[in-house]
Amino acid sequence: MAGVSTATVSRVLNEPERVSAKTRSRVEAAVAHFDYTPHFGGRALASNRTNTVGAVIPTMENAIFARGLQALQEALAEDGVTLVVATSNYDPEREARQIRALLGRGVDGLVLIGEARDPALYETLERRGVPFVLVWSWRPDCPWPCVGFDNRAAARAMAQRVLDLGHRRIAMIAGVTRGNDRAVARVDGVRDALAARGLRLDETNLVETPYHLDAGEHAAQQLLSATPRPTAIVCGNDVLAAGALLAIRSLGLTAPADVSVTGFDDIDLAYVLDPPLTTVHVPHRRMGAAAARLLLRLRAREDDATSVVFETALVERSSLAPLGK
Amino acid sequence: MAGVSTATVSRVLNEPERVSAKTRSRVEAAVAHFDYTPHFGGRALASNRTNTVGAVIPTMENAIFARGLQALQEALAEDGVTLVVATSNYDPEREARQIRALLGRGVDGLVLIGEARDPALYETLERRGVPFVLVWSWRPDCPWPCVGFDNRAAARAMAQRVLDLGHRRIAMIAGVTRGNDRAVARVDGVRDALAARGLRLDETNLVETPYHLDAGEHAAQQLLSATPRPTAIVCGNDVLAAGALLAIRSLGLTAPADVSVTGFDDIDLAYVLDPPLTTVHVPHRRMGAAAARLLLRLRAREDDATSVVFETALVERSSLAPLGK
DNA sequence: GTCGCCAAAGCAAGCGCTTGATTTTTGATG
DNA sequence: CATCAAAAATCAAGCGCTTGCTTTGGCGAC
Repeated sequence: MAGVSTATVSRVLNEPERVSAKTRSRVEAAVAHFDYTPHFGGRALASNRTNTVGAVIPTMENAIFARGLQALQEALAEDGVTLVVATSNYDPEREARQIRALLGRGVDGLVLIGEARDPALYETLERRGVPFVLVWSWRPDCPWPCVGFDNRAAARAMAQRVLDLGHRRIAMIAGVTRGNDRAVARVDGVRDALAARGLRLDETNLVETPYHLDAGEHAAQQLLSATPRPTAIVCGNDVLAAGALLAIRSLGLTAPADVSVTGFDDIDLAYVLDPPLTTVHVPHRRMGAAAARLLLRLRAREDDATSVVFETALVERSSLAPLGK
Repeated sequence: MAGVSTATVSRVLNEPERVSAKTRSRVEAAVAHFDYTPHFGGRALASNRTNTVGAVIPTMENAIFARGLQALQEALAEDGVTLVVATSNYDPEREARQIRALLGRGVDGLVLIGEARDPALYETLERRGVPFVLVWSWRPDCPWPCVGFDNRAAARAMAQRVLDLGHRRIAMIAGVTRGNDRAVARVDGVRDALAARGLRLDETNLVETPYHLDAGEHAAQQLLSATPRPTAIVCGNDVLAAGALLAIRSLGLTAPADVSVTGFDDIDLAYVLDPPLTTVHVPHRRMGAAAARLLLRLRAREDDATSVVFETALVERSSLAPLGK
């Protein structure tokens, strides 16, 4: 319609600077006039790129992933890259299937949560040359590009603080550790701190449970039925902590007077609870954005593409109080 | 590698029943052996289908959309359809851009939130023959296929209940109404109920604000600074209500003794707040799943594809109390 | 006025798959 | 054992775009 070849149209769309201003504007006018949109399949086939990256997260129902994804998506969109999201529901097998499904859709980049997964999957990824970045986890010497924070150190610091306030009967509600290195690291961190004082976590004061409100509530009920009762409950995330608060309330107890509670993540929820949660602040949005930048670099085969680690901060609100106060 | 033509391989992958068992298993073995994955672009080009549907939601950070999407995605996945999500951040222009971007990606179906949008967009959709469904909204005689509930009636019922409990000085914190028919409907519903008692909402007792915690807090502070103070604050959603509770607490007041508060949506948050929120329960997950089913029907050009409306329920917890109690 | 050069446009060969038309194979039947 | 219809497999023509190479044409230098 613009009186030029398809090759020229293609160039107007992809490398406008290679086309003279006159032709370009003619083509652009025609594009606008006919509301032309390039066929996605045709593009993908000819160029062997989809400008799509995939992400597999455990669930969208956890605010931390929702926020992270939002930021990830916004940062990718700036480079014209679309994000496709799949969920694993914390199931490693399902995660593997979702990853393969995304590869089948021709994503040219992948964002994955955490590091724990079948080595065969990593091999597949490398073999296909699909760049990927791991988010939310970070540890010294992680062999893959990752954007995260040291879950273990953060949990250790939290437990340390609980100990410093005089607590000795400390219990923990952890997330399910299978296939979840963050949950594992958080337990390990708490163990580190306790061990330094000669304390330990065993089946009487550690329960592992899905990251749900009611699961947290049940777990807390169980822990609080022990005699003597723990004086502090350290939780694997804020949602579990909210559940614990519910349990405390329903048992006629008060936090933090009777039992202190701590969370992890610092989502909005932590702030509106009563008492507001003492928790570990994690910069979810910034991590999402950083993951996007790293992945784009990797995709462009830039050589300064290296892992980034974020700092976390202990934010003290009132759900944690000194023992006996 | 299996000694057959590509046509046969294609059939094994797409219509296995048309291939003899012997050949089929030979092909499947080769596929497994070489870890073959069909090229997405090639498929999309030749078949002119992508098995992808798009959704444009305001934000993933609101739990209602997160839950709805999760259900939507799971239901689509059962039919081998992938979901691509984009966000508009409650901005109509941005929503339009995102819709066009998704069309450009060749989605063969679209899920949109609410009904309020430029007619030109609906035209584009119809012209391209891309099936779509509107979620979260429903009203009698909506011309498009939708899966939702009657926001106005639900809000009316809530306000009715507040009135029945004796409240007369009622204020409302609404979401931003521009381009958001749900927010509009909720305000209208409250207005309906008030009008029946000769009351009205004006600039002194209605504030419109983004759906954020701190926005809700500020709005409540403003409303509570009026003399005489409202005795009940009806909120456009649970997050705003949580903010209102925060404001009440920070002013040294108590809910519901001094001020009653109501929410809308019934997300987990409503239940963990203190006092727990009286709110409108909306079946977000079921809506998401229903939207998926409707869209799949539309896509298959089945004729029984019709809108579905859900019932909401007023769930009474303790943030709303009779006046003077 | 001619030549040569370079930027701009066009040519044409695929990219990997699907699918209607066509050929080959199979197996039941007389 | 020949015949023939049905079933199974193949053939081959695209789907709409990108891109390396070629052609065209405009312009300055001689």
